[in-house]
Amino acid sequence: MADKSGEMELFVRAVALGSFSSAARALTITPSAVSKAVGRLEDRLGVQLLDRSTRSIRLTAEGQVYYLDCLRIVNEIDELERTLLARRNVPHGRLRVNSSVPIARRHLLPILPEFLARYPEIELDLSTSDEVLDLIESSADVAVRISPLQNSSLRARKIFDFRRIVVAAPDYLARHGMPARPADLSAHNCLAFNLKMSLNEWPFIEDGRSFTLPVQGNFRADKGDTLHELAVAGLGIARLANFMIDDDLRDGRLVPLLEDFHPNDTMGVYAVFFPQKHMPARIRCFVDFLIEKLGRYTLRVPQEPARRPASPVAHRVA
Amino acid sequence: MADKSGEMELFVRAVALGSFSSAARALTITPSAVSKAVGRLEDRLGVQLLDRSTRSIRLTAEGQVYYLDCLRIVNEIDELERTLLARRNVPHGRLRVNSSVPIARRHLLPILPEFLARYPEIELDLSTSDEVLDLIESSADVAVRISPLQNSSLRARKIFDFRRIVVAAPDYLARHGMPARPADLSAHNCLAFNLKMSLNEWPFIEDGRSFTLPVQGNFRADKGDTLHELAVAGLGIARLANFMIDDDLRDGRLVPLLEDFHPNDTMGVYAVFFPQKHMPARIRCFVDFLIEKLGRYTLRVPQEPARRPASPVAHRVA
DNA sequence: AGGATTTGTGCGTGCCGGTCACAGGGCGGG
DNA sequence: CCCGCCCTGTGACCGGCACGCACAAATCCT
Repeated sequence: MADKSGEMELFVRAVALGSFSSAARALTITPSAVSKAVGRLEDRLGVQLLDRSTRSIRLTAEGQVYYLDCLRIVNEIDELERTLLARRNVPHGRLRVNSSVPIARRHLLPILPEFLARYPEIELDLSTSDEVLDLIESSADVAVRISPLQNSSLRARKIFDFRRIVVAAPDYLARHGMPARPADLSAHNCLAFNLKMSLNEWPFIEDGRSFTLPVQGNFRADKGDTLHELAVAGLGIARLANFMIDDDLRDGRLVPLLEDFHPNDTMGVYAVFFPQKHMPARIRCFVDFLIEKLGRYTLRVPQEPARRPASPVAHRVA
Repeated sequence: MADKSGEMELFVRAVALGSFSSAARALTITPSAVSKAVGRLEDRLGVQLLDRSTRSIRLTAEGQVYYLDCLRIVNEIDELERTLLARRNVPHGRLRVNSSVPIARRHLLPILPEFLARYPEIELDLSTSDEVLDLIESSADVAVRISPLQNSSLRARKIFDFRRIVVAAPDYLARHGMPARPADLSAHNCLAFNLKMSLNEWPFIEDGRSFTLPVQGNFRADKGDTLHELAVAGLGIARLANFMIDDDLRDGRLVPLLEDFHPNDTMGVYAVFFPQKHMPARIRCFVDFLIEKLGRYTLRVPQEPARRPASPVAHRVA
């Protein structure tokens, strides 16, 4: 497999610049290399392309017609590669994103309009699904997930941390009393998950000792949003991600409980994607954008019950 | 200088055939080579062109646009090379031929129509000039010359041999008598050249001894044609190439003299051209054609005064 | 389930294409 | 007018690249 394009490129340069030497200088190789490349080209084609005198070169009749086509092809290759190289750095194309419903509602939807405005050539497909089933195999380029997936063939970048907070409606607390320590939860109606049972083991620290407390009540659901609504309605106590209930805490519809007993109940939200040798710009830009816009949210994790930083709702566009 | 076209070709074949393996089989290389070539291509472009599963390959979005351009360019290169390769074997283009006037008149002109008919894509430029001055440097592709030029950078192929014959008109002989031996020429009016003086030394063999006899008379000219016409007119004795006087010998306008004394007065007519690594087909064909059509003329050189082979005039087209 | 086929990788090696050095030949300048 | 610079071409040498080989992992088919 001879290097046709290389020989053609050298030939074109030599003709354009008028001599092998100048072409060699332009390409920082030796004149010998140019001479041999053109010679190989001629041998391969079986046609003499250049009449060489010791002082100059001149196109033969065949060389002239070949040169024109050659020039066109070389330029086409060059343009093709430059186009591709340029597009490589311009995010474009269909970007398929998958996340859970709450993360989409509270974090993604508010900032996606800005993302689309910043990268007009990106076409975004957002799908929301429960966290359990969906691998990134659900034909998505990026999944916004809780906890880095154990699948080692994936790569995860942390976007922000969040806390889970035990909360209840003031109404509920007025009726059933405020639990003073974790063990008191056994006397309360705790809203539980029916699919992700591990979420019914609430982690606490008491007297310097870490433990998990199984909770139960008279209602279970498969989605945090459901428990959230029922907690606001005063049905019981729930342990919910802080970003789900920012508004309710601010407006007093929910009240945090037992805050001193689970200071480190934090988890990360990650962008998960296939690592590939040549990462499409749209994926890199999207992940960078998520971290740029949502990374500050990490600051909220330290307990600051009195202060009230900007709510994620502030991200919403008017 | 990476082998762009080679990688492109492999990429196109792999996409077209649907797998690296089939492309490898088609090109009789190993799948490893295909895989590595596509990998190099992707590295160079910084873009992933193919999604590979262990069982199949699939074009990425970037790969699709690249593939189309790639296919076009590969086909263009292929077509360009095939076109050139085909044209290489089809004689075409301007063919510049130079010869002396007598050779052109007596040998070339009769057969050139057939040559042009056989090779319609050849455009023939025939120039005639005296033999002395003109090098092949007179911007001709082929020169039809007497005697292989001493310039060693040229190549010569013999087309046919000819003889020089000492002749006179019957009228002249009737008036001045027929010379019996070379020495008798001193009493005759010998028509001589004024430029190529060497032609005034006539070679003879007498009693097994070779010698040259300087001749002279009252008229000199620079062209054999001139001497020829004057000889026919009965002005004197001339030594002329046999092909110039075939008609006159046949029709009795000239009579050969002293034939037994210069049996080997022969010279060759040669096609002279620049040897080059890739000989243009038009040159090769022309020289072959000359030998094909005129080579038989060699048979005339042995003295056959009685017989009368086909005259070169027979070559003339009706 | 297991064989077969496919893609990818690590290693070794052969060869292509480069540099280097030199020859030959024109054109220009001293 | 001749010397010298610069041009192209060739031969020897050699280094890096690209291929083949063997193996691994994965998936499809039987």
